[in-house]
Amino acid sequence: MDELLYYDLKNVSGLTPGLATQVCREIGRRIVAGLFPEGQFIDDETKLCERFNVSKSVVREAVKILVAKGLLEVRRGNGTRVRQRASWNLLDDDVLAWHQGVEPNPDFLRKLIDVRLMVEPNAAFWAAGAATEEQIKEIRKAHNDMEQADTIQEYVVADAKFHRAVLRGANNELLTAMEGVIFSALLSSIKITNNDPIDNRERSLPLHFEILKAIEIHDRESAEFAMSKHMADTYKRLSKLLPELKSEIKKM
Amino acid sequence: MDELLYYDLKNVSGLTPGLATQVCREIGRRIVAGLFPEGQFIDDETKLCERFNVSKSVVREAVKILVAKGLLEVRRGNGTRVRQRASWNLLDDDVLAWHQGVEPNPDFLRKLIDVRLMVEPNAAFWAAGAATEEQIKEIRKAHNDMEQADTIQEYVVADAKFHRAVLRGANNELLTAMEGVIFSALLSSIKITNNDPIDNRERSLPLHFEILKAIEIHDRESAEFAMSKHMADTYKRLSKLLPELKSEIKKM
DNA sequence: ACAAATAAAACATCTGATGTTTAGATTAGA
DNA sequence: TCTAATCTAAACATCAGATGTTTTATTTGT
Repeated sequence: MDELLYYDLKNVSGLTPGLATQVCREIGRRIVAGLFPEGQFIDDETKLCERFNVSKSVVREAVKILVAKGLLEVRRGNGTRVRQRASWNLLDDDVLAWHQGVEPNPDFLRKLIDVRLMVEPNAAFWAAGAATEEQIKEIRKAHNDMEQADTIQEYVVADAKFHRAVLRGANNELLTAMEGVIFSALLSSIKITNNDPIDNRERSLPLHFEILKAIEIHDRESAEFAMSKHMADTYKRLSKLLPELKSEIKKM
Repeated sequence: MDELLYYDLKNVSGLTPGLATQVCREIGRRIVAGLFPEGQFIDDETKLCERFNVSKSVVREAVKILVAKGLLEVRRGNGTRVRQRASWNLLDDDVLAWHQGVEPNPDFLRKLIDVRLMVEPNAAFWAAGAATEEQIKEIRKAHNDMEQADTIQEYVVADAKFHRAVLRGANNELLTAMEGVIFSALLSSIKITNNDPIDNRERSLPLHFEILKAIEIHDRESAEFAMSKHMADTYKRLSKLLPELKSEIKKM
């Protein structure tokens, strides 16, 4: 399950599991998977207690979390219903992670990629200007791990860490908060390109190297350009396998 | 208090207040304001119950929400502490709203604006390509409200709704989920430019009109260009009043 | 000085009682 | 018959207190 990989990348392993968290995730996954359609009432507290074999307080805490993430809406005396997808906190790490549990939806994947296309070249630009030595070392290390990776999984993780390091190098917490979008797009993409006859590494490694070099010498325009190139390439390869992806690349 | 204005724009008025939500906001505001420094332990459940005069279950639910938003970290048997700011869900609407309660921090405002600079021209581009008649009508209405506005407050609200409508017109839920950043930047900016001798409306209204027109005729490049121009202008005016803002505008 | 046992603090879970709100059914009156 | 006031059942909100588990620090024994 790729949801675990997602959580690994966000290294949230340290948290106390707790029944409330478990129940929350269980319900959250079902909502995201569409098992509980938008607008529909879910079971009331009593039934949820029975279903999950936990006490009411646990259920209430779980529901509160889902409300906080915009997935549920509770109306006293009435019931608890699933909110419209447009109201979900789609940038929330958990919500994005739960998307990994279901078959990637081409339309949503396109939107994820559109955001990557928008965010990452800018991130590279800013990182080239603002990244500390420490942060550049992170990027270099990730690139190195990509070279050394033996399995597809290792490669993907290193790839994700490369992009995460660039994002963090931009020194803007708001960008960092978008990490999840990149992970989500990356992991979903992999599920599709996994069987791509063309070797992923052969093509993308040099592009990553170019980004790294540009950031190392603090050349913002080149960093942005290299990242754009990488994004366009990723997009092109993906749309070959998934024709539904037809969102025209903007420019560059 | 501008926090209320923020909540108005997100029209979350319909929610049940509830003690847990109140306590959560109270604590959340204090964390964002820096009253509870990062890494510091907050009072334990018992003390929080006394302080807010609520039962333990209410406190627990409030804490769970704050954990869900990345502000707190609970360790069983140990205590509850404030997480590093880098771990906060800064794109969460509540977290952004709570920022409105404190004096705008120039550094954070710059980051907000950098994100606007990145997001909004793209949003305009996509909206010009994808917005429905209905959505364009929303944009037009917001522009009209800007023209008709009698007070600064009315003008700001209409302005925010204009940008919201453009964002929604792009038909990408992930972009819509970034509304909060735009509101937050807008409201913070207003606090600063409020006393600007230059008439806000005189300068920004024509720029908005240009964006509207471009989207109406589905001219994506022009829409993007017009939005970039507007962003650059906003940025320039702001940095005149706030020299600390020195983030160089990229290009355009 | 070190290691094992102990104690205290703090969160986690369960149970059950009571209050409040909402929506819908019922009923009285015109 | 239609309307409006009332009543009721369902569902969430809050409170209180008991019991369990984990972590940290202290104590104790060698």
